[in-house]
Amino acid sequence: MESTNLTPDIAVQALAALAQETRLGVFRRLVAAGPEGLPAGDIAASLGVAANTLSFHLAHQAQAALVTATREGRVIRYRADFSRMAELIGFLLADCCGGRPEICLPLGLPPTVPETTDEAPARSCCG
Amino acid sequence: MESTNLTPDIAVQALAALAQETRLGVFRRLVAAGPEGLPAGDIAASLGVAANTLSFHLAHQAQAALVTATREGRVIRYRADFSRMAELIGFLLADCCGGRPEICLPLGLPPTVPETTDEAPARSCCG
DNA sequence: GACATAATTCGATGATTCTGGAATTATCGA
DNA sequence: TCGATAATTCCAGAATCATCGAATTATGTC
Repeated sequence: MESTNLTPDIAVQALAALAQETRLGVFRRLVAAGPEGLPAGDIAASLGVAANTLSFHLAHQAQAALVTATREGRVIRYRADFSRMAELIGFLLADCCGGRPEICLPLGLPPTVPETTDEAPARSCCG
Repeated sequence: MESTNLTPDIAVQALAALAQETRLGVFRRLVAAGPEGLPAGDIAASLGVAANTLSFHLAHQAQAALVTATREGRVIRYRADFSRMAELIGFLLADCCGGRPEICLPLGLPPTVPETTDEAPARSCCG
Protein backbone atom coordinates (compact mmCIF):
# COMPACT_ATOMS: atom_id res chain seq x y z
CA MET A 1 0.00 0.00 0.00
CA GLU A 2 2.93 2.29 -0.43
CA SER A 3 2.04 5.39 -2.28
CA THR A 4 4.42 4.81 -5.17
CA ASN A 5 7.49 6.57 -3.98
CA LEU A 6 9.73 8.52 -6.26
CA THR A 7 13.30 7.51 -6.80
CA PRO A 8 15.87 10.14 -5.89
CA ASP A 9 16.55 10.67 -9.59
CA ILE A 10 12.95 11.43 -10.32
CA ALA A 11 12.68 13.54 -7.21
CA VAL A 12 15.61 15.64 -8.39
CA GLN A 13 13.89 16.08 -11.72
CA ALA A 14 10.66 17.16 -10.08
CA LEU A 15 12.44 19.52 -7.70
CA ALA A 16 14.38 21.03 -10.59
CA ALA A 17 11.12 21.57 -12.41
CA LEU A 18 10.13 23.96 -9.63
CA ALA A 19 13.45 25.33 -8.46
CA GLN A 20 13.58 28.33 -10.73
CA GLU A 21 11.77 31.61 -10.56
CA THR A 22 9.96 31.39 -13.86
CA ARG A 23 9.06 27.74 -13.39
CA LEU A 24 7.73 28.14 -9.88
CA GLY A 25 5.74 31.08 -11.20
CA VAL A 26 4.30 28.92 -13.94
CA PHE A 27 3.31 26.21 -11.55
CA ARG A 28 1.77 28.52 -9.00
CA ARG A 29 -0.32 30.13 -11.69
CA LEU A 30 -1.49 26.77 -12.89
CA VAL A 31 -2.38 25.82 -9.35
CA ALA A 32 -4.26 29.06 -8.88
CA ALA A 33 -6.08 28.51 -12.14
CA GLY A 34 -7.50 25.29 -10.79
CA PRO A 35 -8.92 22.41 -12.79
CA GLU A 36 -9.40 24.57 -15.86
CA GLY A 37 -5.73 25.16 -16.22
CA LEU A 38 -4.40 27.84 -18.54
CA PRO A 39 -3.47 28.21 -22.19
CA ALA A 40 0.26 28.50 -22.74
CA GLY A 41 -0.19 31.97 -24.12
CA ASP A 42 -1.95 33.23 -21.02
CA ILE A 43 0.83 31.97 -18.80
CA ALA A 44 3.48 33.60 -20.94
CA ALA A 45 1.60 36.89 -20.92
CA SER A 46 1.01 36.72 -17.21
CA LEU A 47 4.68 36.11 -16.53
CA GLY A 48 5.99 38.48 -19.15
CA VAL A 49 8.23 35.96 -20.85
CA ALA A 50 8.48 35.08 -24.51
CA ALA A 51 6.31 32.25 -25.75
CA ASN A 52 9.25 30.10 -26.68
CA THR A 53 10.87 30.64 -23.31
CA LEU A 54 7.70 29.48 -21.67
CA SER A 55 7.59 26.39 -23.87
CA PHE A 56 11.07 25.59 -22.68
CA HIS A 57 9.99 25.61 -19.07
CA LEU A 58 6.69 23.87 -19.65
CA ALA A 59 8.56 21.10 -21.43
CA HIS A 60 10.67 20.60 -18.35
CA GLN A 61 7.65 20.44 -16.11
CA ALA A 62 5.78 18.14 -18.44
CA GLN A 63 8.83 15.89 -18.58
CA ALA A 64 8.75 15.82 -14.80
CA ALA A 65 5.03 15.03 -14.98
CA LEU A 66 4.16 18.04 -12.90
CA VAL A 67 1.95 19.46 -15.60
CA THR A 68 -0.17 18.00 -18.35
CA ALA A 69 -1.01 19.46 -21.72
CA THR A 70 -4.13 19.07 -23.81
CA ARG A 71 -4.70 20.61 -27.16
CA GLU A 72 -7.91 22.54 -27.62
CA GLY A 73 -8.00 23.79 -31.12
CA ARG A 74 -5.16 26.17 -31.58
CA VAL A 75 -4.66 26.49 -27.88
CA ILE A 76 -2.72 24.11 -25.69
CA ARG A 77 -4.02 24.10 -22.20
CA TYR A 78 -1.79 23.23 -19.27
CA ARG A 79 -2.83 21.94 -15.90
CA ALA A 80 -0.96 21.24 -12.69
CA ASP A 81 -0.73 17.55 -11.92
CA PHE A 82 -1.40 17.24 -8.23
CA SER A 83 -0.78 13.54 -8.13
CA ARG A 84 2.82 14.13 -9.09
CA MET A 85 3.08 16.89 -6.55
CA ALA A 86 1.71 14.48 -3.98
CA GLU A 87 4.41 12.00 -4.92
CA LEU A 88 7.05 14.65 -4.56
CA ILE A 89 5.79 15.69 -1.15
CA GLY A 90 5.54 12.03 -0.25
CA PHE A 91 9.17 11.59 -1.16
CA LEU A 92 10.23 14.59 0.89
CA LEU A 93 8.25 13.42 3.88
CA ALA A 94 9.57 9.89 3.65
CA ASP A 95 13.19 10.55 2.73
CA CYS A 96 13.92 13.99 4.04
CA CYS A 97 12.15 14.11 7.36
CA GLY A 98 14.01 11.54 9.33
CA GLY A 99 11.33 8.92 9.10
CA ARG A 100 8.95 11.10 11.07
CA PRO A 101 6.86 12.91 8.53
CA GLU A 102 4.97 14.72 11.23
CA ILE A 103 7.98 16.79 12.17
CA CYS A 104 7.86 18.30 8.69
CA LEU A 105 4.15 18.95 8.63
CA PRO A 106 3.75 22.43 10.03
CA LEU A 107 1.69 21.77 13.10
CA GLY A 108 -1.98 22.02 12.51
CA LEU A 109 -1.32 23.76 9.26
CA PRO A 110 -3.49 21.84 6.90
CA PRO A 111 -6.70 20.27 8.00
CA THR A 112 -5.11 17.07 6.92
CA VAL A 113 -8.36 15.27 7.13
CA PRO A 114 -11.27 17.51 7.90
CA GLU A 115 -13.61 16.22 10.57
CA THR A 116 -16.09 15.14 7.97
CA THR A 117 -14.43 13.04 5.37
CA ASP A 118 -17.68 12.42 3.59
CA GLU A 119 -17.85 15.18 1.08
CA ALA A 120 -14.68 16.95 0.25
CA PRO A 121 -15.25 19.88 -2.04
CA ALA A 122 -12.21 18.89 -4.02
CA ARG A 123 -13.16 16.14 -6.37
CA SER A 124 -12.12 15.39 -9.89
CA CYS A 125 -10.14 18.56 -10.05
CA CYS A 126 -6.78 16.95 -10.00
CA GLY A 127 -7.27 13.60 -11.50
CA MET B 1 -1.20 31.71 13.55
CA GLU B 2 0.18 31.11 10.15
CA SER B 3 3.19 28.92 10.25
CA THR B 4 5.61 31.43 8.82
CA ASN B 5 5.26 30.80 5.17
CA LEU B 6 8.13 31.03 2.78
CA THR B 7 8.13 33.61 0.06
CA PRO B 8 8.37 32.23 -3.45
CA ASP B 9 11.93 33.55 -3.65
CA ILE B 10 13.00 31.68 -0.57
CA ALA B 11 11.11 28.61 -1.71
CA VAL B 12 13.01 28.65 -4.98
CA GLN B 13 16.24 28.88 -3.04
CA ALA B 14 15.30 25.95 -0.83
CA LEU B 15 14.12 23.86 -3.78
CA ALA B 16 17.33 24.63 -5.64
CA ALA B 17 19.29 23.51 -2.61
CA LEU B 18 17.83 20.03 -3.13
CA ALA B 19 17.30 19.90 -6.87
CA GLN B 20 20.64 18.44 -7.80
CA GLU B 21 21.93 14.95 -7.53
CA THR B 22 24.86 15.65 -5.26
CA ARG B 23 22.89 18.00 -3.07
CA LEU B 24 19.93 15.72 -2.61
CA GLY B 25 22.42 12.99 -1.79
CA VAL B 26 23.99 15.19 0.85
CA PHE B 27 20.69 16.02 2.41
CA ARG B 28 19.40 12.47 2.46
CA ARG B 29 22.58 11.35 4.14
CA LEU B 30 22.24 14.02 6.76
CA VAL B 31 18.66 13.02 7.34
CA ALA B 32 19.65 9.39 7.65
CA ALA B 33 22.40 10.34 10.08
CA GLY B 34 19.81 11.82 12.41
CA PRO B 35 20.43 14.37 15.14
CA GLU B 36 24.14 13.57 15.27
CA GLY B 37 24.66 14.81 11.76
CA LEU B 38 27.87 14.11 9.90
CA PRO B 39 31.31 15.65 9.50
CA ALA B 40 31.84 17.25 6.12
CA GLY B 41 34.59 14.79 5.33
CA ASP B 42 32.37 11.79 5.89
CA ILE B 43 29.77 13.14 3.53
CA ALA B 44 32.34 13.81 0.85
CA ALA B 45 33.77 10.34 1.19
CA SER B 46 30.36 8.75 1.18
CA LEU B 47 29.41 10.56 -1.99
CA GLY B 48 32.76 10.27 -3.69
CA VAL B 49 33.16 13.96 -4.39
CA ALA B 50 36.09 16.24 -3.67
CA ALA B 51 36.06 18.07 -0.37
CA ASN B 52 35.88 21.46 -2.00
CA THR B 53 33.03 20.41 -4.22
CA LEU B 54 31.14 19.31 -1.17
CA SER B 55 31.81 22.61 0.54
CA PHE B 56 30.30 24.32 -2.45
CA HIS B 57 27.06 22.39 -2.09
CA LEU B 58 26.93 22.60 1.67
CA ALA B 59 27.31 26.35 1.41
CA HIS B 60 24.25 26.45 -0.82
CA GLN B 61 22.24 24.37 1.59
CA ALA B 62 23.39 26.36 4.58
CA GLN B 63 22.48 29.57 2.77
CA ALA B 64 19.04 28.09 2.23
CA ALA B 65 18.96 27.20 5.91
CA LEU B 66 18.40 23.54 5.15
CA VAL B 67 21.50 22.50 7.02
CA THR B 68 23.41 23.85 9.98
CA ALA B 69 27.10 23.62 10.71
CA THR B 70 28.89 23.39 14.02
CA ARG B 71 32.60 23.19 14.50
CA GLU B 72 33.91 20.39 16.70
CA GLY B 73 37.62 20.75 16.87
CA ARG B 74 38.97 20.19 13.41
CA VAL B 75 35.74 18.73 12.21
CA ILE B 76 32.72 20.66 11.07
CA ARG B 77 29.57 18.72 11.64
CA TYR B 78 26.51 19.26 9.51
CA ARG B 79 22.93 18.53 10.39
CA ALA B 80 19.70 18.64 8.45
CA ASP B 81 17.40 21.44 9.60
CA PHE B 82 13.95 19.94 9.68
CA SER B 83 12.25 23.17 10.58
CA ARG B 84 13.28 24.64 7.26
CA MET B 85 12.17 21.50 5.49
CA ALA B 86 8.85 21.86 7.26
CA GLU B 87 8.57 25.39 5.97
CA LEU B 88 9.31 24.23 2.47
CA ILE B 89 6.73 21.51 2.63
CA GLY B 90 4.34 23.99 4.15
CA PHE B 91 4.88 26.27 1.21
CA LEU B 92 4.31 23.50 -1.28
CA LEU B 93 1.14 22.41 0.47
CA ALA B 94 -0.18 25.93 0.71
CA ASP B 95 0.84 27.32 -2.64
CA CYS B 96 1.11 24.32 -4.90
CA CYS B 97 -1.79 22.16 -3.91
CA GLY B 98 -4.70 24.28 -4.92
CA GLY B 99 -5.53 25.38 -1.43
CA ARG B 100 -6.38 21.84 -0.46
CA PRO B 101 -3.25 20.43 1.10
CA GLU B 102 -4.91 17.09 1.65
CA ILE B 103 -4.91 16.32 -2.05
CA CYS B 104 -1.13 16.39 -1.95
CA LEU B 105 -0.74 14.31 1.16
CA PRO B 106 -0.56 10.73 -0.01
CA LEU B 107 -3.64 9.31 1.58
CA GLY B 108 -3.14 7.88 5.00
CA LEU B 109 0.56 8.11 4.49
CA PRO B 110 1.76 9.74 7.66
CA PRO B 111 -0.10 9.71 10.94
CA THR B 112 -0.32 13.43 10.45
CA VAL B 113 -1.74 14.15 13.82
CA PRO B 114 -2.32 11.29 16.19
CA GLU B 115 -5.77 11.09 17.75
CA THR B 116 -4.83 13.54 20.46
CA THR B 117 -4.05 16.87 18.93
CA ASP B 118 -2.91 18.41 22.17
CA GLU B 119 0.55 16.91 22.48
CA ALA B 120 2.80 16.48 19.55
CA PRO B 121 5.11 13.59 20.32
CA ALA B 122 7.87 14.68 18.00
CA ARG B 123 9.74 17.42 19.71
CA SER B 124 13.18 18.63 20.17
CA CYS B 125 14.70 15.97 17.97
CA CYS B 126 15.30 18.32 15.14
CA GLY B 127 16.15 21.62 16.59
C1' DG C 1 -5.80 26.87 -51.02
C1' DA C 2 -4.37 31.26 -48.60
C1' DC C 3 -4.03 33.60 -44.39
C1' DA C 4 -3.92 34.28 -39.36
C1' DT C 5 -3.14 32.54 -34.78
C1' DA C 6 -1.04 29.48 -31.06
C1' DA C 7 2.58 27.02 -29.83
C1' DT C 8 6.79 24.53 -30.51
C1' DT C 9 11.44 23.59 -32.27
C1' DC C 10 15.87 25.33 -33.91
C1' DG C 11 19.94 28.07 -33.30
C1' DA C 12 22.75 31.15 -30.93
C1' DT C 13 24.31 33.81 -26.98
C1' DG C 14 25.08 35.22 -22.34
C1' DA C 15 24.77 33.70 -17.67
C1' DT C 16 25.03 30.38 -14.19
C1' DT C 17 26.45 26.08 -12.24
C1' DC C 18 29.36 22.18 -11.10
C1' DT C 19 33.74 20.49 -10.53
C1' DG C 20 38.44 19.90 -8.93
C1' DG C 21 43.45 21.70 -8.33
C1' DA C 22 45.97 24.87 -5.55
C1' DA C 23 46.32 27.88 -1.80
C1' DT C 24 44.49 29.36 2.71
C1' DT C 25 42.45 29.10 7.37
C1' DA C 26 41.54 26.69 11.67
C1' DT C 27 42.42 23.21 15.05
C1' DC C 28 44.92 19.63 17.39
C1' DG C 29 49.04 17.18 19.17
C1' DA C 30 53.97 16.82 20.07
C1' DT D 1 56.55 26.51 17.08
C1' DC D 2 56.15 22.86 13.77
C1' DG D 3 53.70 19.38 11.38
C1' DA D 4 49.39 17.02 10.30
C1' DT D 5 44.51 17.03 9.49
C1' DA D 6 39.84 19.08 8.25
C1' DA D 7 37.60 22.23 5.84
C1' DT D 8 37.12 26.31 3.21
C1' DT D 9 38.13 29.87 -0.27
C1' DC D 10 40.15 31.11 -4.66
C1' DC D 11 40.53 30.25 -9.39
C1' DA D 12 39.74 28.38 -13.86
C1' DG D 13 37.53 25.28 -17.19
C1' DA D 14 33.69 22.60 -18.88
C1' DA D 15 29.08 21.89 -18.94
C1' DT D 16 24.46 23.20 -18.42
C1' DC D 17 20.78 26.49 -18.35
C1' DA D 18 17.70 30.49 -19.50
C1' DT D 19 16.46 33.52 -22.83
C1' DC D 20 15.00 35.17 -27.18
C1' DG D 21 14.85 35.80 -32.58
C1' DA D 22 13.68 33.14 -36.47
C1' DA D 23 11.74 29.27 -38.62
C1' DT D 24 8.42 25.50 -38.32
C1' DT D 25 4.22 22.88 -37.15
C1' DA D 26 -0.64 22.61 -36.12
C1' DT D 27 -5.18 24.39 -36.15
C1' DG D 28 -8.98 27.29 -37.49
C1' DT D 29 -11.24 30.66 -40.72
C1' DC D 30 -12.31 32.49 -45.01
